[in-house]
Amino acid sequence: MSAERDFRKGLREELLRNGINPYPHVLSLGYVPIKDIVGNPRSGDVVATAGRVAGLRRHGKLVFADLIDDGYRIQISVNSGNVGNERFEWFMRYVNLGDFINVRGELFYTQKGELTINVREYQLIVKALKSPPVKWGHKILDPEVRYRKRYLDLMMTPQVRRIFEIRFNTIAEIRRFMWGKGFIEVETPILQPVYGGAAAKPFITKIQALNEDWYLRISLELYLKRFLVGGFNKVFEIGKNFRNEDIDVQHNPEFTMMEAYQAYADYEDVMRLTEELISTVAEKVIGTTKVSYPLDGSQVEIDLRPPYKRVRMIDGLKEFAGVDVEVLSDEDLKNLLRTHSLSLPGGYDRGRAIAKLFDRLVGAQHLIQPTFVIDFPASSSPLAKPHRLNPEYAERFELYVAGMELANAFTELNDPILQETYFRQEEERRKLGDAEAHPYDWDFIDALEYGMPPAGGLGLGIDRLVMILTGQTSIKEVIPFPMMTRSVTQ
RNA sequence: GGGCCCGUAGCUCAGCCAGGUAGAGCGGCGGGCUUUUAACCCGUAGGUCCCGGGUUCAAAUCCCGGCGGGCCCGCCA
Repeated sequence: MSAERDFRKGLREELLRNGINPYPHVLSLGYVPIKDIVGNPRSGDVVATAGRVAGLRRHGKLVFADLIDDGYRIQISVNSGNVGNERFEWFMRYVNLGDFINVRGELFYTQKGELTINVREYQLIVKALKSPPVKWGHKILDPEVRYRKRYLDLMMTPQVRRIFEIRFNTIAEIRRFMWGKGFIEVETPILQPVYGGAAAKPFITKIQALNEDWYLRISLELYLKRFLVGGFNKVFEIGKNFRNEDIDVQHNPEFTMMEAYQAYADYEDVMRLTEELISTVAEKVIGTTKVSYPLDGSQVEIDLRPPYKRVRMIDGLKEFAGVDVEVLSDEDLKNLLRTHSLSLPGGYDRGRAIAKLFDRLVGAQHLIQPTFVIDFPASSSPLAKPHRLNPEYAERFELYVAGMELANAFTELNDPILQETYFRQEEERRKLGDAEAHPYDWDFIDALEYGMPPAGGLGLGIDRLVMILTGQTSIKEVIPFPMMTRSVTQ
């Protein structure tokens, strides 16, 4: 079917027959990264490097080619006068687009003024059986190919490579920031006998050795809190969470979170930590706190510099949606839910109704600049400590940026009896049909009974933060290998 | 869960409305060319028209069903 692949396979076999290894173990001519060569080029210097052949422009007994190495490009020229006619013809026969070669020669500038390696010696180091999928300098346009074969997307499109450089720099800078604040990075189980820490449907898996059904974690929360019980004061973890829910522009079933817990802190402290973290990381990774983000067809400037606006949930509902829940009866709220075709699985509850209305009427539309939404209804926040001034509310905040929920945080609930009560209420709701109600975690209650210090905790969605920093509106653009239906081809 | 759009050569796409021998550019291969860089010139090969069924003398084209992808809505605090 692919004549080209057959052709190249033939070349590979020909090379092997002639005693030439198309996949040698070492670079016999030496190697300096192209990045270092183009960073400080001196005409006349003899350099050796290697890379993927990204363009071949032949002019009779002379050929120009582009070499790409770790995201950097340099031009080489091979001509029969310098390498000899035999080696020139060998190059033209056996070196194809996409192959890797090792070259040595001196630097010079062409008539057009381009830095170029005048090749004296070369070695084929990888025979590629398939050529690059598109012409060099062009993007792959088919999103399915881009996501399924991300290596091609990375290979062909510098802007895509840049997004992932930002992603992984972001993770590194978060880590650096947290270590700088005295947090210890810990690890907790991904496979758990009871999942918890968020409202979500889990993935179930079978543990053969125990002959039991376990779960993939939906959050990091409950195990990090066990570290606090165990005597660690400041811990954080960066890792994947798994939620068995929809795949869309803001959700991937496996996604990356950073969660942090700090003893003797409350949600006010965590807000300050969060805004400092995000602005510091933005400054380090993209050099600014001002980002441009596409919303409704136009670019909006978002400034991540603190301090961030703070809005109590019920004030936000009043301000942005004209809904004053303090004067509304339960009947009024039920009517509002109906009006907006919202349902509450597990039955009506005033607090969760308020949270739901806020999400629908305020969150996505109105909270573009970084905003802490604070003081959620207690019943919508079963892992948060009740508000010190009014126990109907919880000391909880969510950070919204560009209408997206980026972070979720509490003054952590550490009263084991109240936590147990909340778990029982969640269990009741589960029985009434709320598949996302928190399951009862007996061992976590047991841990709290030994005493967990008062603490503030934070969960930060890394993928969404990277979306903001890179101006991407689909989470698939910031996850290297997003989840797709299993492909049936090949 | 609902809606809209897309699927033709390795890639980007035309052809479909109005059924009649499957096309172009780029890429590949062969030839030419010693300063190009989306090189250029000449030649040439390359197809499960996403899959299955139906209508028809005849289907890439029309109809039905499916698969895959994108976007929007719902749901996911």
